[in-house]
Amino acid sequence: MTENSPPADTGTHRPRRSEATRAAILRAAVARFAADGYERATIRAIARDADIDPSMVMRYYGNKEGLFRAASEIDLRMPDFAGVRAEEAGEALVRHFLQRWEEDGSLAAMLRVGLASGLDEGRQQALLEGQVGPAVARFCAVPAEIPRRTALVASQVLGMAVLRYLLEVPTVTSMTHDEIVAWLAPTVQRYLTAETA
Amino acid sequence: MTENSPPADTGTHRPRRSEATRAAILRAAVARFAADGYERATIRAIARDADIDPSMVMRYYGNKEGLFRAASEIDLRMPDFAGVRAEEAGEALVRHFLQRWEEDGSLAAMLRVGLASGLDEGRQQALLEGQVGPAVARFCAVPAEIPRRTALVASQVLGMAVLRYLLEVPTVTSMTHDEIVAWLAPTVQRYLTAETA
DNA sequence: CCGGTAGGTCAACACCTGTTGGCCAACGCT
DNA sequence: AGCGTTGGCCAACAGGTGTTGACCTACCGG
Repeated sequence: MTENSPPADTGTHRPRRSEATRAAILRAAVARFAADGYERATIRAIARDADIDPSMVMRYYGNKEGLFRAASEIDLRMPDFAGVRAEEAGEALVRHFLQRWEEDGSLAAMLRVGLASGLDEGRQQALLEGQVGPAVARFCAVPAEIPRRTALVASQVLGMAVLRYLLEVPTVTSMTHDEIVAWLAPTVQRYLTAETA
Repeated sequence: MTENSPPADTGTHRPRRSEATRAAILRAAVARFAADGYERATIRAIARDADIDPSMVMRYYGNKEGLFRAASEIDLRMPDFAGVRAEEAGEALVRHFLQRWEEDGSLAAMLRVGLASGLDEGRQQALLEGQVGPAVARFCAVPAEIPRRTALVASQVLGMAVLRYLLEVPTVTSMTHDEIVAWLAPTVQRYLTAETA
C-alpha cells in the first residue's frame, strides 16, 4: 500500500518521472518490431505490452515512424581491438560479430525490419562508416581503401548473419562458432589486409 | 475489331482463356510486392495495375498469401557449368549471380519481402538445396560436404546482394562487376574446393 | 434459338489501423 | 489550501484493409 515513497529529488537532474514509461514503451517496441516486423507491429500491441494506453506512445514518440526510429538504433559494440595482432584480425572480427548477434536478438530483428521497408535510407551506410569502419581502419594502413574493405567485410559477415539468424537455415544454425570462424576468418582477413587486386 | 479469332481448341489442353488475366495479375503482384513489400502492397493496388477487379485476385489465388506464394517463386536460372574448369568455379558463380540479380530486379524485391516477414519458412532452404546445391555439387567431390559448402557460398553472395541491391550502399553500388569478382571469386572458390578445415 | 457457364464487375461487410482531443487524478510548489 | 502541471486513460474518428456474395454479360454447344 504505502509502496516506495521516493525522495523528491532523485538526483541532480529531475528525471522526469515518466522516463520509466518511456523506456518501457521503447523496450516493448523493440520486441514487437523484432517479432512482427514494422507493419504488423501495431501501436496498440506495443502499448499493451508496455501496460499503457496507445495514445501514450504518440505523446512520447510522435508517431509510429518516430517510435521505430528510436527503437531501431543499432549498437554493434565494436571493441577497439587494441591488443589484436594484424594476422588475427579476421578471427577477432568474426568472433565478435557472432557473439554480438547471439547475445542480442533484437539485432537480427532490427536488421530484418530495416531490410524490409526502406524506412531508414542511409542508416546502414552510417552504421558501416561509423561502427565497422573504425575497426577496419585499425588493420588497414591505406585510408582510401577503408570504405571498400569495410563493405567487403560487411558483405561476408552480414550474409552469414542473414542465413543464420534471419532465415535460420538448419545447415547454418547447426554449425559451431569455431567452424564458422574457421571458414570465415580467412575471408575477412583477406578483405582486411590483402593487397588490392 | 475482328481481332484474332482463335480456333476452339488451341491445343490438347483447353487453355482456360483466362490464363492471360491470371498472368497479368501475377505480373502486377510481383511488381507491387517488389516495390512496396508484403503489407503495403494492397490487393486493390495490384488489381488496379492489372486492370481488373480486386475480387478477381481472390478468385484466382484464393487470398493474399496465396498470391504472394505464387508471386515469390524465385528462379536463379543456374546454368549447369558443364564447360567450367574447377579452378574457375568461383569466378563463374559470382559472375552468374551478379548478372542474374542485375537482369531481374524482382529478385531483390522478393528477397526483401521474404526476409521481412517469415511467411515462407523453409522456402529459402529449398532454394539453396534445389538450385544452388546442384551447382556446387559439380565442383565438390564429397557429397556430404555439399550442404555446408553451399551455405558458405550463399552467405558471401547473399551478403553482397543485400549490400548492393537491397541497401544500395554507395560504396558497393559503385564497384564494377570485375572489381567485385576480383574480391569475391577467391572466397567462393575456397568455399567450393578448399579442403575442410 | 436458347440456356448454361465462365469471366468479370459492383457494392458492401466487418475489421483493424494510426491518430486525436477531451477528461481525470495525483503530485509539487507557493 | 489552492493551483498548475504532468502522466495517463477513454472514446472516438476517418480511412483503408482483405474478403464475400449477388449480379451482369458474352460466348458456345446443342
